[in-house]
Amino acid sequence: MKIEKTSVNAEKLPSSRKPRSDGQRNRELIIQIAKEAFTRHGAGASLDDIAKQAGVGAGTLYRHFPSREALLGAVYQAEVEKLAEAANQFSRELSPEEAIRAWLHLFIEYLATKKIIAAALNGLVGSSPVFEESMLKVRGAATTIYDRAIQSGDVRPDINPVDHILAIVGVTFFGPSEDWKASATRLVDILLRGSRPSSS
Amino acid sequence: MKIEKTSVNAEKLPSSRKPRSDGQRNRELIIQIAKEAFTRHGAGASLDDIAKQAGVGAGTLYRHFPSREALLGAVYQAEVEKLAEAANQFSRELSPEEAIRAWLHLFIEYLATKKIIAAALNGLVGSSPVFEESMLKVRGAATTIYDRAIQSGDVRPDINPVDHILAIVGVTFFGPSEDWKASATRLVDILLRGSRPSSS
DNA sequence: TATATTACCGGAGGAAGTCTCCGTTTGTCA
DNA sequence: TGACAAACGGAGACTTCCTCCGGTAATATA
Repeated sequence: MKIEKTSVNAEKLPSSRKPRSDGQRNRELIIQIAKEAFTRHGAGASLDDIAKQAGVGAGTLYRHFPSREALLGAVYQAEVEKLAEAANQFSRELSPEEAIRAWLHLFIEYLATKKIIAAALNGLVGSSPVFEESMLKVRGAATTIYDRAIQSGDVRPDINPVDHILAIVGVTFFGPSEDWKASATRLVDILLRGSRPSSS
Repeated sequence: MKIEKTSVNAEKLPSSRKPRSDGQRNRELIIQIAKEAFTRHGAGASLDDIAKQAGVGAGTLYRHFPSREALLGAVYQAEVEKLAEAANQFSRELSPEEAIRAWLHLFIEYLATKKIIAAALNGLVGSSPVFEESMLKVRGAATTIYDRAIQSGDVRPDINPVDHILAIVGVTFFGPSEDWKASATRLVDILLRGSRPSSS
């Protein structure tokens, strides 16, 4: 709960220079390794190990992410970002229905990390703004990709993306534990089949 | 991932003696303290601290629960047990609708701990049997308490407890982060009002 | 390109937490 | 009540967290 001098402004203002490329590279690498470590070992994964696997010293990791929570938050935000970008990319590259399928599969991956990270950040620092904002992003991405499928006639107009999302969330948190991912993946097929206009 | 000799049988068979009462008392006390610690500080709460707060030595804690995961699992199971017992107790002591309300409130508490514990136990030891079984217990408790309300005419017969449960799970995991508990509590009122036979 | 500047790098090490070991205490049964 | 199996507690070896700071390398300026 300590207040950092430099954190008053979200952006670091005194830097007139371009950020160093290796720093950026390392930052992203650490996030990627950390995501794997957290999903594999839980939110308590060894940070020294993550640094080692990323090929950097502990100091480097802690300069980029002053606390475990900061790293968890960064991983979570990166995941949300990926989800939002993917919505656009899939819209361009795939058929409307396949785009939804691919995006929902990605959403399942996202839930896996959210499950861990949200729990770890529970009673801690006021994480609400971050979560609030990312919710909007996820919802926006879903709307983008579903609207297109409705326009093209692959999905009935009365389908709400939130219906699909909540169904998946439900399975994730209340289905049989072992392979909830498999259940969720199967559910995606059912949802898509059941959301087509020409009902059997 | 180590295999314990004594874990082959769920019950300890060679003990002809009654289990010592202080052992049982300490075990339950530790679970209770641990639940508070985990919900307050997350799944990484200090085990030595928990032992200290429970007034026992670290060795005692570790004898009862050889690993952090064992303790997390015990807390989770106790929570499920409480949920199942409460369904019966509320059925006896409260009106059908109030019983549901009270039980759903307890369910929200249960979700708070499940959120933390399920995430921590994610990729770890084959937790499936425990979770599988507790799912059945929760579902059974819900059925018990909803059936009674349907019989008494406080809830429409077409209402499925799973509908209510999934709605709450959805808010818990996909609603605004800050005070999801408050949202969930409000949702309970809405659900109950909306599930009465005499619709406005 | 040479140089100054500044941000980044890495790992040693104190602090905090995990978990085991074993001598002591206590509840149960004869 | 005496004997003993079982539970107790906490010292301490080990692991992990996180900080600190001397060294290094990328960028801007001349």
